Amino acid sequence: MRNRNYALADQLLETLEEQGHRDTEPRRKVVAAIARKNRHFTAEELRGELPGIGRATVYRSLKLLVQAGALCRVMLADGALHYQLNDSAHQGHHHHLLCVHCGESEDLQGCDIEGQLHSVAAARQFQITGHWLEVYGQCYDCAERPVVPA
Amino acid sequence: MRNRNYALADQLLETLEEQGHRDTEPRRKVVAAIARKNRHFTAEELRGELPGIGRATVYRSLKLLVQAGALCRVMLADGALHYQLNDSAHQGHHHHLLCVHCGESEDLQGCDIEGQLHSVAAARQFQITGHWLEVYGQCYDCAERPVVPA
DNA sequence: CCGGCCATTGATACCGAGTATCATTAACGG
DNA sequence: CCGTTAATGATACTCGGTATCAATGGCCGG
Repeated sequence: MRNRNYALADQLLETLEEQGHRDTEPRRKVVAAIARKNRHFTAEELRGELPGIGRATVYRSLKLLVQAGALCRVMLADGALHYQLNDSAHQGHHHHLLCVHCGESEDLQGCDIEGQLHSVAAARQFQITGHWLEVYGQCYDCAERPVVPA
Repeated sequence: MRNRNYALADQLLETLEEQGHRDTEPRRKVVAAIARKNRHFTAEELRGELPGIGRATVYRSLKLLVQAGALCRVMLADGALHYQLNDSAHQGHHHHLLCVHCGESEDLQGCDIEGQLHSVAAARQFQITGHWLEVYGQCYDCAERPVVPA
């Protein structure tokens, strides 16, 4: 696990370097903290794990990683904005099935929303250029193990 | 137009009263300002039009109206959160086609996203309870009248 | 019509998520 | 090793929103 995290952190740093960004100490620490995450997280949560690193630096790093496609921003059901590591397989446009119980998120790709939207929009002569979709619900585990009334 | 706005404002107030909320002077002013809007707007924009009314009051009123279903929150392509009056016809769950040029928004109802999502999610044993969707693009007018290179 | 209860107000302060500024530091290419 | 230039971090600011709390005023019952 630790190895995987190190590898992931290195991979993220590499991604940034490929975009022409420098390999700095603070950046390494931010990236390492992100690589340790196995769930989506908020900016402040991350910052809390990085005392001694400037607020701006944390936010700047998040921004760069989002731009690079390594992180994506997910909107939770309550409106809170979280960040989530992108599976290296799903770097492109995709959506999430977010479990409101455990916070797990599954990537959704086999869904032709684009196509459906286009046909609906065509009838109104509206040209779609993009969309934003989040799906909320319960994952298999949480549905099987419902909250037991104490 | 003025009549329609007055009527709309009264209707909004009535909606709030039905939910057990009082008919107060500040509330009337907030609601009147909202009724004057023909586009989505931000909380701060609204507040700017209501000098002398407390910040908290404006935000509280917005919240109540959203809860009552009279307003909905729309997320713009740039991530900015706006509020939009709900057509009395579309009070329920619906989505928007948002024109990134002129800011117009059209309601989308004839779209079976729910159904499609359910079938995709079923395969993964994920139980969908809700979703959030915004669609961005160009409305007919803006597509016809593209930005002319000066 | 009046009095009181209690919702509402608005000032203030706080929070989270960012961004702008800017002097200082440090990466890295030559 | 040195200079350019990106990056840092402190500070302050914005925007959207909530918590607190004393003061006000709507409204209902008598």
